[in-house]
Amino acid sequence: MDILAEKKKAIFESTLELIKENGFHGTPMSMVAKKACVACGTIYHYFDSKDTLIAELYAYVKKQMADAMFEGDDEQKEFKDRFYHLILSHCRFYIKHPNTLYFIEQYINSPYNNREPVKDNEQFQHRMWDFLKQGIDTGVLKPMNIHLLGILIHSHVVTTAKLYFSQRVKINEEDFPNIVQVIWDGVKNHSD
Amino acid sequence: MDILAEKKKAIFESTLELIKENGFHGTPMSMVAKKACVACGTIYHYFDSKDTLIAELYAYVKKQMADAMFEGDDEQKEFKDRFYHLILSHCRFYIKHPNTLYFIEQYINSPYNNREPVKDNEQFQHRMWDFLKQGIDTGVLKPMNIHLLGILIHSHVVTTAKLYFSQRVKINEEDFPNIVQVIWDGVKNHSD
Amino acid sequence: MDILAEKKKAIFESTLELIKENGFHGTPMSMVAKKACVACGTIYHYFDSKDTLIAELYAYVKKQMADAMFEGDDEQKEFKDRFYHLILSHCRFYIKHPNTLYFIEQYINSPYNNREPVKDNEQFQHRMWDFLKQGIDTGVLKPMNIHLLGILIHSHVVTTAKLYFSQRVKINEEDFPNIVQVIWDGVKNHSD
Amino acid sequence: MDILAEKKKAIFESTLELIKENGFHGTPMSMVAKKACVACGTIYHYFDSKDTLIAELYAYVKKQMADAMFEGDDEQKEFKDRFYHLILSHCRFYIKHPNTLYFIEQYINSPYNNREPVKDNEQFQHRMWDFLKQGIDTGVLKPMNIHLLGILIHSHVVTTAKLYFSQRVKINEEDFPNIVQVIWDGVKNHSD
DNA sequence: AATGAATGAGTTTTCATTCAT
DNA sequence: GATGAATGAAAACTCATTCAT
Repeated sequence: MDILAEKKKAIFESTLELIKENGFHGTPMSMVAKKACVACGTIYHYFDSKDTLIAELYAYVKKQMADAMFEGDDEQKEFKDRFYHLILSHCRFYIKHPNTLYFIEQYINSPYNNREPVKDNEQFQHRMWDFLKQGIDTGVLKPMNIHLLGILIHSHVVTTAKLYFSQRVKINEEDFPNIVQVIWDGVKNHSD
Repeated sequence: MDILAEKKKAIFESTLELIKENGFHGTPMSMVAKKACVACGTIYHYFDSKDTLIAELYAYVKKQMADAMFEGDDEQKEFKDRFYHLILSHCRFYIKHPNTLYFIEQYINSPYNNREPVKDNEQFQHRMWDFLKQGIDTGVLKPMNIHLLGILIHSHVVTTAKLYFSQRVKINEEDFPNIVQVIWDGVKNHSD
Repeated sequence: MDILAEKKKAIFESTLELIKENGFHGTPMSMVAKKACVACGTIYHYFDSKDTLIAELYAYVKKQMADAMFEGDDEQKEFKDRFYHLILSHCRFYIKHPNTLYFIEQYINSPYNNREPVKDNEQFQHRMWDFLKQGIDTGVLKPMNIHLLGILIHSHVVTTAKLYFSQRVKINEEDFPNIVQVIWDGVKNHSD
Repeated sequence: MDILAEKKKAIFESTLELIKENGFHGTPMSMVAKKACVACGTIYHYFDSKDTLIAELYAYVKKQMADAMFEGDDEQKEFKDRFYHLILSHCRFYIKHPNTLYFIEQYINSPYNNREPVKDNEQFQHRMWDFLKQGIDTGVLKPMNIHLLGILIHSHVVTTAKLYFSQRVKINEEDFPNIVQVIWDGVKNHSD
């Protein structure tokens, strides 16, 4: 799985880009084939069906995201610093990979999402949950369900990244810390 | 526009429900027709195309949402109370209308979104922006771009409503105030 | 039949124009209705079906053409002069009524033509046949089947009129006598 | 272009025959597919749309016609003999290929004709024009615009071929020379 | 007589998938 | 493994015709 066949990777990347542009249903397999410079039938050597391709692509980008997110995380640092670092890394990942951002958003909100849960690569999430749990246990974060917390934070990140690309509200990377402060103030425990 | 032809309304409601279940492309016009108890061709009497139907449906639900949101808002009350009331109304609207929730989420993240902007009913947004501006001017909220603020808040609401229906994290209406507190603490001005 | 109801005439004229522009199948009944400023159903008061409308329209224009053609014909004149007069009248009729020209040409070459022969208004043709027979009997025209002769002559007229409207070969009314001379030289008896 | 894929040719021939029988709009793609023994989608492998299919079919038959017409033409022969030979070849081509005859006639008189001019294969026409020019230059033909002359002659041929198949006027191949004489007498220069 | 909303069979076209090469 | 022509079910959309008003 680590060393993907060149072809397979080409198919993934083509699909990612085309879906961002045209959506799932504006992206026929023939178009993927052409962009990936393979034959139609070749895609079916690697993937059972279009659904499978998309589900596997989801896992593929999820893994990439996880790898990027915790890079540079330093467990020695203060919690707040680590929090800011993680959030900003996450934002920057989406900004570097808009295809991934839009693909994931479409995927999550489509009926694909509930078809076959594809054994979500939970490693990434577990690491996040551990981090959040530590924040709660040490009294830095509000005492809440960590899954709920994780999702609220992620939603904040996605919204920020989407705004970065939107035409209506123009923000840039310098605005990020202020935006992160919103979620930080939101989740931190103010009682102390 | 207020008194929609019965047929048109039936088409809207059928589409809304079917799209929630099956997505845009899992919802052929023939299926909409059957559910709305009209002939295929009748839909095309009211809408030029499937795209048009969906775009108009978006405007239709947006308006319903706007109407519901500010109901019961009391300008005499304290800002924080009004904030909580608005957020909770918004959450409850989505919870009462899951079809609308999922439709909007799919729509926003689909290529439909950027096709024909359909003169977004901005009235609702303007009222929200005025409210937020007042919060900033009186020093209650962080001094930020109100559009950005509005979107962050809305994203928080949507995430909450989606969690309500999710299988993975089980929350219920009693948890809402805590969740609202996260966004309130996030946007409020802590400098005082 | 002589005094057509206004509505019926409006339907005829609208159909004629639309078919010239868009052809039979680019001209839906709804379009005819709109252009004639009547309701869809109204057309069906006057005509059983689209096929009937078109067949009756064909008879309608055929009659108009016959009426125009022999106008000004003077039986006292010499045969050649009458021939030139008839041909030129015919050409000018088509040039004044291009909608009719193109409608007839489409009709004749379409499968409509052989469906229900609509008791072709043969009066016009009989008068022509009589004229040609007289030409043959007096030795002015080649001794040929008069039906054949009639059709060859008519085809020449139609071709001339179509050329008048074509972009590729630009002719105008001054060229007509020369063109008529071609058919005259063709059908006249050179043996004398 | 010379060696057409078998499938493509089958589609062409099926379309030609069906359109003769039923006209453009009485000939759905599914019917073409069935007659050509291919799947519906296969047609769209070779042609972008029904319009394209028909436009390309027009070019296809035009080329066949051109190839047939000048076969056996002997430049050493006298002009009149060559003229008769060319006209008779043309007539016989249409009589051998009635599908082509009726298809062309429908095409020319339909709105298809003016859509996309499909780079008319003008080679055939140029050869004809050269021939006519020579006739004029040597004083055999009337001094007229050669394009006009060409069209008048072609119209005469088409009319003759259509009569051959008509029920109303019964002619056969023996009548052809007499009919050709009409157009020959029409176009020849009688001044000498 | 006139209307025009409603019908639904029929049309063009698309596209995930297969399979002979 | 790789190809891409071929498949055909299913989709969006059209339009002649009807019928309640």
